[in-house]
Formats: sequence, C-alpha cells, structure tokens
Amino acid sequence: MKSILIIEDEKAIAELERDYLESYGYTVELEGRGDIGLKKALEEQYDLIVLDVMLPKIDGFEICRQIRQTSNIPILMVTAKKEDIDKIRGLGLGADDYITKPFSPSELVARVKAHLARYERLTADKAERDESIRIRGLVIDKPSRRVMIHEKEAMLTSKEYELLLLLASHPNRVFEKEELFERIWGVDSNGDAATVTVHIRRLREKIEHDPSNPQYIDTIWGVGYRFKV
Amino acid sequence: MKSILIIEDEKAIAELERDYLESYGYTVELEGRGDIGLKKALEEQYDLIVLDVMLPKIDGFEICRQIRQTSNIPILMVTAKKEDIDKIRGLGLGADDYITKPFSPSELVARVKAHLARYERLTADKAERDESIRIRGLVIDKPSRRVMIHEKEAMLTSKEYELLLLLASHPNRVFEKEELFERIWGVDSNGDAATVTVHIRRLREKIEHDPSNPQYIDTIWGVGYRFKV
DNA sequence: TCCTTTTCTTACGAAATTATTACGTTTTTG
DNA sequence: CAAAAACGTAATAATTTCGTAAGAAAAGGA
Repeated sequence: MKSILIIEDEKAIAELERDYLESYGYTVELEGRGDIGLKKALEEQYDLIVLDVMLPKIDGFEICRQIRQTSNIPILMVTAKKEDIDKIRGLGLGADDYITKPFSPSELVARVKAHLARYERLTADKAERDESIRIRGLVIDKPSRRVMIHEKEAMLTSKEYELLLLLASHPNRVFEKEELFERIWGVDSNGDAATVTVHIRRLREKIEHDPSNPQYIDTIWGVGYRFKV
Repeated sequence: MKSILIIEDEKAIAELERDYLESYGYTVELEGRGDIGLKKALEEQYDLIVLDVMLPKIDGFEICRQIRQTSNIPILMVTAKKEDIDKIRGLGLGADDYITKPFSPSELVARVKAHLARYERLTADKAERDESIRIRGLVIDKPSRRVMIHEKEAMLTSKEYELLLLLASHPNRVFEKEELFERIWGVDSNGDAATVTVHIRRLREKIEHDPSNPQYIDTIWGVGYRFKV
C-alpha cells in the first residue's frame, strides 16, 4: 500500500486529487500549509509527494529544494502557470514531474503510477526505501545510525540505538523484556532483564519530550515495551 | 560526457534531434533501424535512449519492453499520435517519458537533461564517480591521490589515504572497524582491527584541526567510525 | 483504602572501548 | 646501502558506556 502526501492549499482541488488517488488504492494525506507539509515530508514515510507550487508563506519551489536535500522520493509539482514549468526545470530543483491545472484526474493518477513504478524499479536493489524509518517526527537513519527527533539529532549510545531500532522496526508489537534482552545482549549474556528497564529509561530521556509520558515507547505493564504508532 | 542513442527512422527528425543535443554537449549516436537499435541499446553503454514509436519491422513499444528486461536506462519515447501516450502508459512498458511530435527542440533537451539528472541521483554513489570529493574545506583528489585541507596539502600515507577515501566516499555511513580493516587490509590479512584505531588516529592528526575533537571523522562508540557531513 | 508487584528513577562503581604513545620491524627512497 | 618513512603491535591513559542496586513511584488487585 503506497502512501501519498498532497501539499495543496485549495481545499477543493486537494480533495478532488485525494478522492481520485484513493479510488486507485493509494493512501492519501492532505496538508494545506506549506511549512507543515515540508515538516511532514521530512519526518514521515511517504512514497510520493504531490506538491502545489503556489502556497502561502513557503512556496513549492523551496519545499522541493529542501526535501531533495535528504530524500529522493518522487515529487510531482502542480501549477496553474505554464511559466512555472520553465522555472522548475531551470532551477534544477529535482522535481520528477509537473502537471498544469486544470488537469484531468486520470492524468494525475497515470503520472503518480508511473513515478511510483520507476522509483521502485530504480531503487529496488539499493533498498533505499528501507534505509530509514520515519514516524511522527522521529527519524532513524540506519546507515549513519543517527536518530533525529523533530529535526534535532539525539545522541544515542549503541545499546540505546539498538533498542530503539528493534522496537521501531516492529511498530506496535509488544516485546517482553526478556526478549529485548536476549536479542540485544545475546542469549548467553548472563545479565538481567532489569537492565533493559534502565536503558529504556535512558532512551526515553533522549527521545521523549516528557519521559514520564512517553509518546513513542509505551510500557506494557507486567510484560515489556512497545513502540507505539 | 553523457552519451545518447536516438532510434528514429525519419532521418530529418533524427538529425535535428542530434544537432540540438550535441549543441548541449551530449554525445549522440543515430540509428535508423529498430532491430539494430535494440541490439545497440543492449550491447553498448548509453546514458539515455530517445526512441521513436513508429518504426518499421519492430516498433518502439517492443524495443522498450525488451530493453527493460535487462536495463533501467532512461527511455524517452517520441510519437506523433496522442493515442500512443495512453498505450505507453497502459502497457506499463517502463518508458520514463514521452513527447509528441511536433515538439520544440528545447523541450527535448529539457527532458533529456531532467532524466539524466534523476537517473544519476537515484542510482549513483555520486562520490564514487567523481574525480574529487569536496567537503567543508577538505578536498580529496582521486587521480592524484592528494588531500588538501583548507588549501594546504596533507601528506597522507597510503593506508591513511585509503581509509579517508573509503569513509568520505560514503558520507555519514558508519563503518564497523572490522569492515574497515577488511576492505583496506584485505579479508585474509591476519592483522587486528585495533590497527585501524591507530591509523584513524594518525589520519586525524593530519586532517583535523584538533584531533581530540574531530570535525570530519566521528567515533561511533562500540561500532566504528563515520565521515560526518 | 491498603498491600503487593512492577516499573521508574537515580547514582555510582565496574567494565568495555577508544585514544595516545612508544617502539621495533618492514618497506620505501635516495 | 643507509636513512627515512610507514607500518603493526602492545602497553597505558582517558573516556564512555554499562550494569547493579536501592529507594520512590505507579499500577493492579483485594
């Protein structure tokens, strides 16, 4: 199931796009504000972005440019003005396609489909899509072992990182403390599952806004922990 | 220098396309016959293919399909009939773009350029292709194996250079010490990953302003090292 | 409400890992 | 061939991370 983010301030158009894309089986999220849209694009895990050029505050060009700093996700730019097309090209923003209003919904779907297919084709063996996990402002980048929490890096120790990665790789699954201990410390490690508690605590200290009211890692009483999504 | 193959049987059009693309610095090869074009596409090393739909004997659809069996090279399909576009899409041939005759030459160039850029972006380990790597005042010039740090040359030994190059070619990626050792000293080398530590130290001595507070090479505790960007 | 169990939280010493230095050996260079 | 440079090893110092324990707090059950 592919998920698409639409950044578009005209609600009527946005909803039209959404309805069409959803009817073709895509999961769609709407966002009317450019700044929030950019934030979402950077923090969440989408497969494609439909981006309106004309937005209040921060325009589509800038959003595109910023997304491209860290991601190769397909970006489809939507514009009412033909002149914008030259601009998109000229600036070398790295947009993957552009489509001018008014457009037929089936045109949109066709392009979305094509770009998703190509992206998959080209990134298949690189497994680029799996190299980071993005959930609600938390980004785990595996190659660099870095964790960003709302754009800011959290400096995790090795055990903390492994713990977080294991939990976040299986969202909502409850892990018993014993299992966490075994999978990270090793079966033959003679330690104690109580250690896990302390590391969870330290991890929360670093990634949770309020460690006593965790937003990411839930305690399941009498059992263990879970990464909530 | 990027090379482009044009498969097109109308000589006048083909030459027009060629002239334009060449004037933008691309190397262009023309091929009038579909079957030979397919053969070339499969056997030679092009960066992009401009493919006419209407060809005698074997048509563009079939050529596209066959190329896609073994290659992800960007394919731009050219057609005179609007109906063909739906067909290209519908068949899921994997063409990257289509352009209808008559088209302005600059339109062609713009699309070629965009697709080359995207392909590069998605497939590249960019650092591996380039002649030199430049990051924050550090320049690694591969052909000459020289390293400049803020305009001044750093005299690195062979091992130091290889270490730096490997790390800097994959910015931000964390390398385990064992992996560094294996990749530079060789798998069958009977040494110890501890020697990596010493070489990292010596490397830092030469490229870091304050080796105890490295700006380029981070230590990832319990894991290895990473070239930070 | 009170008691029991489980988790949270803190602090500190232990353990593990890396940084740094020194030195002897090997390789390269002049 | 001699001198210099590069390399690998080992020993020690410095630093970071880890594990444990113990009291506090929270959750669940009677």
